[in-house]
Amino acid sequence: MGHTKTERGNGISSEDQTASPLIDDGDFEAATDGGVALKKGPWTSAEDAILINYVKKHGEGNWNAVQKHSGLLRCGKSCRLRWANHLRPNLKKGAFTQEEEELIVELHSKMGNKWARMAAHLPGRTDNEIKNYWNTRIKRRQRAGLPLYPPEVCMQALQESHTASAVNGGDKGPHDILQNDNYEIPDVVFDNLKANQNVFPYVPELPGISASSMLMKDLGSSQFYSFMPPTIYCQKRLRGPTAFFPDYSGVVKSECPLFEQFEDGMSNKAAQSFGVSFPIGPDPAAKKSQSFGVFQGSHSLPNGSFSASDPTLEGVKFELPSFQDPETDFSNWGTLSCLPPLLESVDAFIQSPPPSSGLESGSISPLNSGLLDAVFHEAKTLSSVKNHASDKSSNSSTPGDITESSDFDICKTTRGKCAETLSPMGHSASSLFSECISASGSSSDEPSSAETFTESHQKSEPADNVLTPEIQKAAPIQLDSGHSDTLFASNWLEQGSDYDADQTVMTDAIATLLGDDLSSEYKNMEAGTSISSQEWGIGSCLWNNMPFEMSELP
DNA sequence: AAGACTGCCAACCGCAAGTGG
DNA sequence: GCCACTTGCGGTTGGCAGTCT
Repeated sequence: MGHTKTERGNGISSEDQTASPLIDDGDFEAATDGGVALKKGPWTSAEDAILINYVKKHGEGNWNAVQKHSGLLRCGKSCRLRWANHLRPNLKKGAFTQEEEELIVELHSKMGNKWARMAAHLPGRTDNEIKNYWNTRIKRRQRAGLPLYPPEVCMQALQESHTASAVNGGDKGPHDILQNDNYEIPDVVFDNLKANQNVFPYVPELPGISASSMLMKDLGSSQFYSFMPPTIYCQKRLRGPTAFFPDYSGVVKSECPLFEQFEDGMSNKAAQSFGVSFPIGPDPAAKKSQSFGVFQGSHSLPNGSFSASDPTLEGVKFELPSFQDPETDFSNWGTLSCLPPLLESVDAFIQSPPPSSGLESGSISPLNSGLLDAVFHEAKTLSSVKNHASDKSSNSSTPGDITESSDFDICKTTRGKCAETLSPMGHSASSLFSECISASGSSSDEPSSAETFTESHQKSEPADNVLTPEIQKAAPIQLDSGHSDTLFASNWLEQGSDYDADQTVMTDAIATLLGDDLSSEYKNMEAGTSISSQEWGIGSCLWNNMPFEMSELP
């Protein structure tokens, strides 16, 4: 920011420009406008002056006329860009302030790569600036193996997700939220699926489910839109209905305008990103049920079929959480008050696996990993920590306990059975955990063993990020029950009484974590509904693994 | 000291929405 | 409704500067 290309680009200072600032160095392109060769490359101050004068006289707009009226040998687009990014008044120059950086992170967690919209919330800043800042940040953090978003932002997003759903759902109970609008937390999961598709343990492999059907469900969800990493969630600007979801557009759009965006934005590329293909001749009805089945706990069986545990949603309803509204007043969003002074220091708490380990070829680029990626990785990290903690604490309690060995052993043994069958996108959970562990320490300058990794994390954790007793309390549930993780809560049901005991503890843990209001919702839901524990398991896992202090909860 | 690497920035390009005839 | 044009947006590229090895 400190310098402009105008002065340095051609090695020609603007002050060095000679009599004809418009034809200074022969830097012309073949492209012409009406036979006039248009200049490209860095702007000179003389050109700037011309443009400024023009805008003063004629105002902004009609950029193509600039060249005609002023003789400036620049195309309209170039003029507009120059004006918008450099010449227009009230532009704020210089590095982003910490407040601005925090705001950018927050906005990006909610908007994705909507630079222009983000710029609207940063007076004096241009979309280009924000974009450049973000891209640099991505690169930096990716290289450092850090998540893009600090945990506070993750938490905030999740909380807002819940809040938004409560608002939109009106008197809906939590059951309804999960049953009918189960794209709340599962949305987060869904997005994680994309962002972490090869390391996601709890999304069943669904060979018969089209990407479109999967998307259908979540395209209308807030989380998907908000957390959808840039490349996917809105590849192109919004257009009218396309043929991709012809059967849904009419139904869904009425309730979810954003769906129009998704159905176009989430096209082939998105499907490819998910590593799934579109079935031939998708049946809309099947789509609908299948899509929800994905998140409602249907488990893929070894033969590729599904268990019957997934409820069928008759009434598919897409709602638009408030903060999803493009016109939402962001001033109403939660502030970043909970953010520690330095985002970077917080980010360091949750180490992301190195790109090479967490993502495989053909999958989403790490660049596209977004907030949910961070959320999920946080979950993994904490799970690892918890495993370790419970490991030590329970070593003597249960002979032959599954946790007696290393985390790695857990992955390969007790988690193995169901994990293998529940592997997402063809990846087994065991491989996931292997990846998780190995990835965590695979960085050349990080410890390689899971234990060392855990310890290193514990050492590096800020004081306010240490595991709460509540979180630790939940850990043994996951491990000692012999489940691959909490996401496989369905197995608890299958194990009868074991589940009851586990559920009680689980519920208490959740109650502690979520607070009374939310936990009561959860309890009610668990007590009186047919919702599968699988569904809750997805959410509870996320909640359980959130490294937040209770004081941060609403 | 020199090359490699990274950060930062400006600008271009392609696409799509918006608009007016 | 169609078409041409303008405008806006997001992705990408290229180059300079600073830092690291």
